[in-house]
Amino acid sequence: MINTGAPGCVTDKIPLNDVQKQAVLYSEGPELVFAGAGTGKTRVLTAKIAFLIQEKGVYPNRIFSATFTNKAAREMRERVESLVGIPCDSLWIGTFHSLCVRILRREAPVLGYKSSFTIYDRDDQKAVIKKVLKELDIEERSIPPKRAIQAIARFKNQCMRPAEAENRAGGFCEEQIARIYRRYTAVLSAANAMDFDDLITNTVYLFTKEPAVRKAYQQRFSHILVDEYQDTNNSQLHFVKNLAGSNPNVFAVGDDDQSIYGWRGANVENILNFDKHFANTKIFMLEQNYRSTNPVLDFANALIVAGKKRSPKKLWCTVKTGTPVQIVRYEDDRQEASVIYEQIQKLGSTGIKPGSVCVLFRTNAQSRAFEAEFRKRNLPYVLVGAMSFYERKEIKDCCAYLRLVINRSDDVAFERIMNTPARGLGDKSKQALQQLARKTGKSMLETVLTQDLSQLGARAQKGFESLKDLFSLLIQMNDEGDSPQAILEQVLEGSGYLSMLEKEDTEESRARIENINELHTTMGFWKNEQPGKHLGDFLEEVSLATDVDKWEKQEGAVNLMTLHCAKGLEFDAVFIAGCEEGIVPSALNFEDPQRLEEERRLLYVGATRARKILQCSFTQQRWRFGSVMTMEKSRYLDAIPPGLYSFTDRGFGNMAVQDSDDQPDTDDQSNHDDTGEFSQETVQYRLGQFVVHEKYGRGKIVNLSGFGGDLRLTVLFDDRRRRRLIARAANLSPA
DNA sequence: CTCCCGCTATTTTTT
DNA sequence: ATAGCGGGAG
Repeated sequence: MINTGAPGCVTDKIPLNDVQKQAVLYSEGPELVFAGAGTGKTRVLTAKIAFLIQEKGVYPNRIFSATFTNKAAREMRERVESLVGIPCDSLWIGTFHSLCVRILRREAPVLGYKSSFTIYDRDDQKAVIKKVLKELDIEERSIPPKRAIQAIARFKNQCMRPAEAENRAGGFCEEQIARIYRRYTAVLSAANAMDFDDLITNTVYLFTKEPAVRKAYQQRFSHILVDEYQDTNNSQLHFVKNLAGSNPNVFAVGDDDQSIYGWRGANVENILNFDKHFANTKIFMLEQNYRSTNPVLDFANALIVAGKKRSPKKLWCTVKTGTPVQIVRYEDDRQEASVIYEQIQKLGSTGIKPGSVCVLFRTNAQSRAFEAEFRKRNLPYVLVGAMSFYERKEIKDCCAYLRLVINRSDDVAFERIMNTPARGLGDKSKQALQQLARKTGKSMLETVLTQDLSQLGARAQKGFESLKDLFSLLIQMNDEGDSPQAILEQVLEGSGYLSMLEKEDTEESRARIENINELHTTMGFWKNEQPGKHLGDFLEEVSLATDVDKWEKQEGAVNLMTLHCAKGLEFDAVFIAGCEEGIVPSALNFEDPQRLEEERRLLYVGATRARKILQCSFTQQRWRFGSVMTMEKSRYLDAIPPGLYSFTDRGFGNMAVQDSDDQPDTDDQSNHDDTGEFSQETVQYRLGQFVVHEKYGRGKIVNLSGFGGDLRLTVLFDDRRRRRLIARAANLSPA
């Protein structure tokens, strides 16, 4: 048996409650841990890996562990290392995508790829689709590229190859889409490129096509662990099943209440039916929350219990006191931003620094009002997600040059930079080159590098010659082992990209140069940390990196991000802005009951990020699409019992802070009336709590607003009169 | 071939 | 409000 009691056992080094401990120690086969928000999910996962390595003697390279972000993977590796006390470089831990890339780089030839294949992002996909549409003579307005991309993603999620898609297509439109899919696949394959979905799907395809390869990987990994299991999609499920084979050591952690990626193919059924896919599954439920105060938790619970089709569970915690959750109505988005700014300022006096405050919103566009406000008031902020660094045009241009050095077949990259900066290579020259390329069966860059271009016009010839010279040099530099930095420098000088920006000399072009410098600096740091790696590795990291991966908390800077981005994070204070019909839930999901449930969960995810302070706000008017729109409070807020929050109205005609017109002037509305608990120093007020005022006598708190020194109470006194008091000045004592 | 003007749709969410 | 795109002039 396992020696769990031995001193130095990992379960002794890391504090675990009973259920957590059982989940870590369980070793009898498939295991599913339902881990509610803030219940120590990461802790269990980390302890589990450390336990396997240290107590069960499993070699790190036999553990396969999928996380949701690269950042999570990095942190988990570090924690495991500190627990077991040895480096665990050989541990396979990362996102599904990065782990699959690792497999695919080794096995690429089996699938007809070179292992230097490029990873195409959304923009690259779009460029390919546009090209394909033109080629197939399909108008963009009959099948918008966006729709084609979605359709292809669906095919891939179902692990359906073009042939099958064509067979199944019914009706003209579906046939067209299947044709697009076939052609798209061919273009990517010719470019030696894979899109994000391919990374999973091609690995599954590899396993199906080559049983020997599958078997080798099955034998290689003795344990498979998956985090955020509720966000896995169909192809990922297939991947896990394929990798596991008959191996029962599959461990999944997740929370169906936090499933918010249905729109990109994630299937909650995966977690709800886990025990059907993996026989004899043992299920553990983590319900004790270590993150939030009671008011936050009660609020979040109320938000989520109204949902349908979920595994029943209820989070609880031992911290019974805390600031009530606030729901606030604002006039408009400008006021929302400015009052939230003021509240963040005031939080400072309660010891909550801007760095542990987060403003959450549904759409990236909502960040503008906050950015404007914070900039005006000189409050530093970090905008996570949104336009990520690597999505900027100048960065993508640089990366396109670099990509071509690694993969000469990458025609999308070639077309991108062919005439950037301008080399006199317009549409005509492009077509001429493409024709030549088609004849020789080579890619565009290879054609430029190896073919005789003398039939082309003098101007075009000159342009292509300069590209030939540039890339000959770049490729040579890379072959000789020059650093990514040096190669980037040569791109910037040799292509004229830098002088183009310098000549432009606008505020924008200066910012672009700044960004390019940042890329250069990043490369330097990267190379320092990973001396053995090359340009190709850097580009791979870039294409799989998310903004959250890079995000680091800064003491003085408020965090701004979308609700999706906030998953897995936590903050002392959380403001969820724009809780309005049409925003949460998004108007685009009004018609779909399943997606409406997902929107509810999105709000739940947001709410459970808060440790101490939570505010949900909505506005009466909002600037959208360049005009003012009238907004309504989100339906999800309506469903919450009034006793679980305090309402502040700062809407039109409510200059002063006003009370909601709460109905019950009766005592005892909810379970909030247990024994009054107060933390030692600062007196905490709670809804429903009884207090004594020296003049007005005994009364019950029926509403709270504001924070810290600005905390205002509405007290219903025994004389049946409501009075609004400033908590600090009122000199109240507990009854 | 390049540049610039004005029209348009766009706002979900991201590995 | 604004980025991206097409059309027309130089």
